[in-house]
Amino acid sequence: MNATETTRRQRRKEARPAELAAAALALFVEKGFAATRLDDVAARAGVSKGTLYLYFDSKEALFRAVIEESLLPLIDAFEIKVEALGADPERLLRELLVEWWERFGSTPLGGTCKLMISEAGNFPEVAAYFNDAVIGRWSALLYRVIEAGMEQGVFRRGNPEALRQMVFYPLLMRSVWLHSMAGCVACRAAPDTYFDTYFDVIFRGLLAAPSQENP
Amino acid sequence: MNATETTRRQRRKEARPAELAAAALALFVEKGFAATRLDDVAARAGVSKGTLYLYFDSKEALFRAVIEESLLPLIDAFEIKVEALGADPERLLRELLVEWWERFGSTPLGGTCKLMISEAGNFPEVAAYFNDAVIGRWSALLYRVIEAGMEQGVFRRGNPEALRQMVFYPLLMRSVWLHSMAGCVACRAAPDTYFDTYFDVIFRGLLAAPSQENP
Amino acid sequence: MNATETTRRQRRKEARPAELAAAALALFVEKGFAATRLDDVAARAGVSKGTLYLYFDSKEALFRAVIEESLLPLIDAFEIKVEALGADPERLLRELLVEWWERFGSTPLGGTCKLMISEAGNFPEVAAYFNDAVIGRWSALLYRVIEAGMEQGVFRRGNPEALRQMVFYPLLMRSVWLHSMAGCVACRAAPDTYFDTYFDVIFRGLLAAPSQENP
Amino acid sequence: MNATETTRRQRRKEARPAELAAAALALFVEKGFAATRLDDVAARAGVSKGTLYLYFDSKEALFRAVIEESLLPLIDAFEIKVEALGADPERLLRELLVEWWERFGSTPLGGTCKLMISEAGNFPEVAAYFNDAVIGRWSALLYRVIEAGMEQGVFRRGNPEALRQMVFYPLLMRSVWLHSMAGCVACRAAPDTYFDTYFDVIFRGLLAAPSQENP
DNA sequence: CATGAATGAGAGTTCATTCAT
DNA sequence: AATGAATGAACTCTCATTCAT
Repeated sequence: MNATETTRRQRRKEARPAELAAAALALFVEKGFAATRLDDVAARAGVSKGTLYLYFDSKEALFRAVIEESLLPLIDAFEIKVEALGADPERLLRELLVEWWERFGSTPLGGTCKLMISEAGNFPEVAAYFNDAVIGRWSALLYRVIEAGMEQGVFRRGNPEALRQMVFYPLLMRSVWLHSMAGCVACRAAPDTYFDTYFDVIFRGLLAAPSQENP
Repeated sequence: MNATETTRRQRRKEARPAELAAAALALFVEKGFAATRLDDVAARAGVSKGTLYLYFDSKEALFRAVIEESLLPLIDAFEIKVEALGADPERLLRELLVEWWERFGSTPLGGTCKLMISEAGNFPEVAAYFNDAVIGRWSALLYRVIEAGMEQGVFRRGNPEALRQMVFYPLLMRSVWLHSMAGCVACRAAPDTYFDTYFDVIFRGLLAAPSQENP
Repeated sequence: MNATETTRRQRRKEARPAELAAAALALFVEKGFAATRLDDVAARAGVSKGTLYLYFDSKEALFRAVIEESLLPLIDAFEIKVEALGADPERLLRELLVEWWERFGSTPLGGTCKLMISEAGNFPEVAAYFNDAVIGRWSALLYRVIEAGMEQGVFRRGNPEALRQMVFYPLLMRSVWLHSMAGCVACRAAPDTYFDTYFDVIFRGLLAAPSQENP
Repeated sequence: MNATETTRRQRRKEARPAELAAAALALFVEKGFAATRLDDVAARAGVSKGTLYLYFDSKEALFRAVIEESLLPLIDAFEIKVEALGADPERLLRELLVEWWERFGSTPLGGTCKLMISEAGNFPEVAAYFNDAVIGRWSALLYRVIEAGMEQGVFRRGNPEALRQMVFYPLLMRSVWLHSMAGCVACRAAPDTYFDTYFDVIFRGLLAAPSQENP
């Protein structure tokens, strides 16, 4: 056994939990927690059923890990981004939302939202954690940007929480939809111009009026 | 056997399926299909386990019944309403959305959306049915109103499908949220003024901009 | 309500248990005791399930009744016949066997044998009863005829019990077969000449040899 | 993992299906298919209920396996024997019948006939298979020997199918009886000399007459 | 008498979890 | 570290039995 083999094996070993979690996430999103069999998770990850128990204490622990470990790094990245971008609220908001969609909502990770919505009733503590640690932090980012926009007179005044939902829900719903119905039903295809329309409507609704008064 | 006796028994027998379906809907929404035990459905409906099988062939048949039989009357009502209201697109759209929320999205029936999103992967045919018979028809209504508004020059021009999603998703997501996280987590309370903000943003984004006529 | 109606109804009422038992026998023979549902018995008899319990205490009681009440009259008839026929053992044996086949083995009642063979393990007491009251008495008849034949020098000497089985089993097996495999499988059709061959072989094997010396 | 370990586990795993099938056969014969609980099968085989499902898909699959996999090797052996024995039809027939009794009819495997007779109505396809693959092939053997005997002038002429039944049914019935009533009822003991009488009667009935002409 | 809606104990089946290898 | 045979608790579904009508 030479160094290379050791290394490869080592790398494999360290990557295992993440591989298993990825397999589990995909199946949890597709079928839900209760309807997902650990046999299938193991098969998808290419290991035997027993191996799962070397890395996770139980099916529920696997679920928690899937939720907890996948999302925090992402949020961290977003928070850093907000710090970095600074000034222009409109541009910042636009970039945040686009990035959320491209790096999260439209990717396999985005299934986490659909999963959490489905399983909230069965795992209240996990839901509470998700609500605080993920949703809360992400919402706070949006919230801050919106408030900043208001203060600068760029966004019209209004209840920032309601505005946050108005801004984010069309995107979130789209992601949820993508990870549930769209996978098994040939739905009305969403148009390519969705984002144009989205930002158009949102910003028209959001921006303070003055710019329109004096063309 | 007098009339009263007949009536009492008869009424019970005829009401049973709806009672059972209501109990099942509540639990399916809360826990999901797989995690809901028929014992619990029966207990919630105040009958024994075996009674369920007098009215539904299997757990899956119960699920289908819950989805299929609950929604169509509602859609019918909406379609009739659209015929009746006629003229003003803005007012019609506003009334449709408010009514959707009050008579469906915010009621136990609204849980159907959350349920269907959760279970689409496990019941593709039911999902397809739901997509066609419920979502399709409801979307078509919105679609028609939006198009009518455009033709009359009341709404600005744009991709009507994208606009439909923009208009409906904030409401749908709110309903889904209400039936999942909100039930078990003390979320950031949605403000009372949500609807004001919602319509304000939507219509500002949607309406043709008279003020912009003189650039 | 006139006399006629009373009578008809009366007759119906008295005939009920026999009708129910006949329906039960047919299904017990076809499916076995455990696999027969009382719903089906009731349906076949044209009554509701509850009605069965007006006449029989339980499914097992129905089974006992089917076995016990159907056969004794038949055996009585055979015993009387033997008394009446008297003399010629060969002719008497032949007539007994033909009659057994025609009035029992080939009729629905003959299914009782197949049924009892199938269920002996589950109802030892019923089996014991059947063994004593039905098989025992019937065998005793054959036994007596065979012994009489031996004493008169018409039948060759030998163990009468073994001879009785040799004589009766081909017929009994045929009846059992008829009520099991033959009902669902296109078996090799038994030839029309079965009885000719049967008696031919049996009596050649049974009869004392001298008669064959001068054909 | 050394050879011994592999062997012990391996042997167990390979032997399991046969052990389970043997346990199932015994209980199916005793109680019938429907009245046999898988708990009892598992207990008799010394395993837990779930283990059955590692080897058989369902109770019905277990039933099929019990019927199908147990008998064919036996029939093969008989067919080979017939090829090997060749010449003397009387001796061949006698040996075939004795061997059938000793290696099948009187052993636990012989219960298969009683079982199949009991369950034919519930499993028509299995009955058809049994009729073709087991009964058919076995009957064909007897048939061939009987016809050969006739052609050689050793057996008297007659319908060979009827003769086959006459020859085989006393033995088959005895086996069926042994596996049903005899197990739970103290029947009239069959005499030790049954086989003597059996062959005596059969062959006297079967053989061409000449030897009896000069007593 | 007759009905059939309702019951609930019991059987078949699944699957998370364990542990000898 | 990895396996997969074995387990048994828990679930769906059935059906003999009861009883209000």
